[in-house]
Amino acid sequence: MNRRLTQRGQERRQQLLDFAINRFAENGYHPTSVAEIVTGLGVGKGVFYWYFESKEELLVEILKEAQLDLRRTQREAIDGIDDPVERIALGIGATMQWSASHPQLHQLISFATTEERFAPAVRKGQEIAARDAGRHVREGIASGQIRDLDPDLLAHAILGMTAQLARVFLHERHQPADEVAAAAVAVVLDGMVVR
Amino acid sequence: MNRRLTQRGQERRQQLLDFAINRFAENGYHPTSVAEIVTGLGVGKGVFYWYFESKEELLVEILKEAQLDLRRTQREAIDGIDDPVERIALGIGATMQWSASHPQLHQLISFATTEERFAPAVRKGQEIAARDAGRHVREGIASGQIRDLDPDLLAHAILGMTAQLARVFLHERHQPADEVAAAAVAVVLDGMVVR
DNA sequence: TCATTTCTTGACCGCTTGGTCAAGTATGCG
DNA sequence: CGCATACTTGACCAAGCGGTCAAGAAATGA
Repeated sequence: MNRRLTQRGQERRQQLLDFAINRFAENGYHPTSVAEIVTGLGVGKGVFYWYFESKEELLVEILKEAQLDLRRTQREAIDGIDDPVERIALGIGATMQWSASHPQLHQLISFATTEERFAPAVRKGQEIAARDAGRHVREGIASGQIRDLDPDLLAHAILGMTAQLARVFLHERHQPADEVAAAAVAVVLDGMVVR
Repeated sequence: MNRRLTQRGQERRQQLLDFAINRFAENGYHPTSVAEIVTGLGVGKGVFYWYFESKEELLVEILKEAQLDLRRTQREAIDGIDDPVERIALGIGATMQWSASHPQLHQLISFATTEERFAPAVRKGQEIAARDAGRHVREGIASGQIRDLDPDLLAHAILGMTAQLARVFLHERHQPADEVAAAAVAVVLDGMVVR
């Protein structure tokens, strides 16, 4: 759906996105109906289909924008840093911060991963994130700072750990993002075992 | 739903469970209708509601049995092992093996985590798993084998990493479970950084 | 054999769903 | 002003949903 939107139109579209994000995260994507969204906003049903082709497209749009935003946050966090190990640490920190301030988006991305219909839309973003992390890992291996393990696996290990810690410690237990991030970094860099 | 089931009844119930597991995992829980399940099995609709109170109860039942089975697998793997670090390693291995042989269940558990309605049914099992892992960590800390970090956080870090690696490397890329498990153990124990 | 219990059928119900559309209103712009 | 374009309305639709139930078939057990 590519319409030429006026200022007003863009605001309306954003209203729909925001409201849908909240309802989807709270109530689930499938159980939330288009009718619920439009009546919640106090508008007619046609408004929804003026801005989005379908309910499915709406979610895909949400996912795309969310992943773009997350990536931008990560990029800004590591901008200008040369040391690959530090880049990894800062990336984890940025992800935690982003996840703390966008719990609904974090949850929607998790949901999308579990549904075949939406997995592709998310997989691409995850692969990009994994490739980014993998690049830092490879650099670290090349410079002798990081052990010679499969960079791809390390990257996904970081991603998985970060996502789980965000869900449990940030969203469920509401702990400070920087502390959780610091602990995650400590684990991922040095492991659990005393040497 | 607690019925006294004959042999035949138990088989029918299992048929429903198995078919639903496959459809739910493939097509999603919400998009899969009760009608689809019963016609797929070539039986009348009443059969479904003879064995399950509702579609929702069916999924909860699937989740409960899956988590029970996973836990049993983990318990068997570490049975008789004293060293806490080795118990953690074996637990990761057992989880990978289980996840490799039950990809649909792994996916359904992931889905349930993202839907408020089903999260409680899963949360309990996850907390048990985290507490189990946390106990080994605590023991390891007490015996001086494991660094003095938050055991709860370490436990969730292990869980998150394992789940993500299982999804990407076992279910998407079909790599051998024991190799992925070995790599995961290496990361979690010794970290990425050269020392 | 016959009564009891377990299991199966499938038409049926009220309701909601995602989506359409003809009609009308507001806005931007020359 | 006047016309084109952007936006909004809400009744309407076919299809599908989860769930019910009266009726009957099959197995069980005495």
